[in-house]
Amino acid sequence: MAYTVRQLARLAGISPRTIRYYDEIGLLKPAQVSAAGYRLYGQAEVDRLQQILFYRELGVELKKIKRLISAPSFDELAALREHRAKLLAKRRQVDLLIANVEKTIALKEGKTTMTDQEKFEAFKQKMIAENEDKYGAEVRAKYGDEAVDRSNALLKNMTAEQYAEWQKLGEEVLNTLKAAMATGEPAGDLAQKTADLHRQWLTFSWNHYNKEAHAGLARMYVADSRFTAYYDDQIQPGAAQFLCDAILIYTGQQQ
Amino acid sequence: MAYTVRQLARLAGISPRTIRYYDEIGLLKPAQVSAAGYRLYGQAEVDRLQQILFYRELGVELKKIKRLISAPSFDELAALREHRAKLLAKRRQVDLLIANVEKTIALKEGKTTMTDQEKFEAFKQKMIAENEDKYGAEVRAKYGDEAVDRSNALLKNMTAEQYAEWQKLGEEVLNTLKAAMATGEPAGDLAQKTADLHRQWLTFSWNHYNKEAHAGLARMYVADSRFTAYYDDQIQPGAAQFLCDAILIYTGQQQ
DNA sequence: TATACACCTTTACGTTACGTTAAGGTCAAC
DNA sequence: GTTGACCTTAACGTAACGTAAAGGTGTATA
Repeated sequence: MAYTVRQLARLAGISPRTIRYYDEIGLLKPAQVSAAGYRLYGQAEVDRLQQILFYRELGVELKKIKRLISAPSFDELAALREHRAKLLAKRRQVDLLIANVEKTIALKEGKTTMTDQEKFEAFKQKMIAENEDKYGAEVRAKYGDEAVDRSNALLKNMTAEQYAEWQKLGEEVLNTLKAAMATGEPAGDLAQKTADLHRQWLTFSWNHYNKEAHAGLARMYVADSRFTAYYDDQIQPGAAQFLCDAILIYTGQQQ
Repeated sequence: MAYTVRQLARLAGISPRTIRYYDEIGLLKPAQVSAAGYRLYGQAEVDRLQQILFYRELGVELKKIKRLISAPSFDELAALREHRAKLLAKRRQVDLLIANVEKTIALKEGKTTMTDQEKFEAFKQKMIAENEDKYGAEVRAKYGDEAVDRSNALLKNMTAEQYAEWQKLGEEVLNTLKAAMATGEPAGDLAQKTADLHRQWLTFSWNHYNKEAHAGLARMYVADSRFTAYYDDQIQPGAAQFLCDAILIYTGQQQ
């Protein structure tokens, strides 16, 4: 069946305006245009729209969606499998929120206590390093207990002031890393300052710091795609690698 | 602990700009302002922000959030319980999407077939009436099998053209209902046309229509809060009641 | 004591993904 | 042959911020 704008919109549960907008930005072009100028969509467009909506559901910007699915290397099946993984992650996130709201209910009923930091924990999609209660076992098995002995207890045992300081340090690491990357020199002052800030940041959650473990974590940043994705996304592609290099130099552990 | 803008932002995992914006629109005002003009937030504001983020997570507009939590009748505990219910619904929605992506994967692997309407089914947050595969048992127990014998099979057995026609009718019901409500007369021409369109729409999924069942469904629209919420939200408050009245007159079943 | 430097402020314009008229052409149906 | 539901482009409006710009604040350090 060939769909007009409104028919396609109804099929997908979106507005006609959205369909036209997607044409305007070149995200979804009609299969053909009738003599009267009517947009007409076919099977390929229906499937493409479904892909688009999966990406949109997962919060991807339209510009990025366009880049992704227009790439000649775009693999529909692989994309669907990634959607699946992302949706599973999203469900875990919703589960966290449910746990959080339940704990907050208990708090309001006077049945428990909650620190300020706990109240917002589930809203943040955190870096894996701060999520070890969920990934801990996995990471532990891979990299040993040494580097992963911090956990949820951290949130409960830190005072609000300590937590604020910790968060601030985390932000500074990112800011300094960004500036350092602009220089392009992992051995430069800024990059070494980044590594030092990173050490200070770690010290909050590690009960004993040593250079070997620090360097080990740095290597993990490039080895584990979830870490890499986090830094590359927050800063720019290559950020995880750059940080790793800087830390290896800082700890004198580069071979 | 008293938080500055940036500290509160870090605590909640949002940007300082967002905090200031919430002040600007009167959604979250600081507990006090220092001599130098610095915003300072206390415990009550932290808790209010948590509530705000729960609503935001569920897609509620900031303007509406403000109305809700600023109302003198606002019950924090009741709101939290509603968040819980909505989050559970959201998880069901994500589950639907996961099922959909898995079926689509199977489709691309040539292991199954899928109609166009099935491809987008999970993206729509539908009215309960179209969701009977999930609520069916419940509604069935409450209102009998008579009115609820349509199901998922409908999507698979309708041709794309039939489905398009059905969707169109559904839209027309809403449009006509909107216009009819402006007249305020459930017995008027427009309202009766709405009831007739509603009958046609039903006929697509009911294998045998009769006035009694139609009137019964109309009564359910005001009895079941999920139906009421759907129509009241799509049109305006009172829409479900108005539609019910019109249908009762149309079917001659009003007492 | 000066000077970094990270913070704070307001003002104001930019952005994304559409919603919403407005003004006019198209097409199947009664 | 005229509704009435559709289609078109154009253009302005909106929500929820992001992003400088220009200037004041607070404190740690050289």
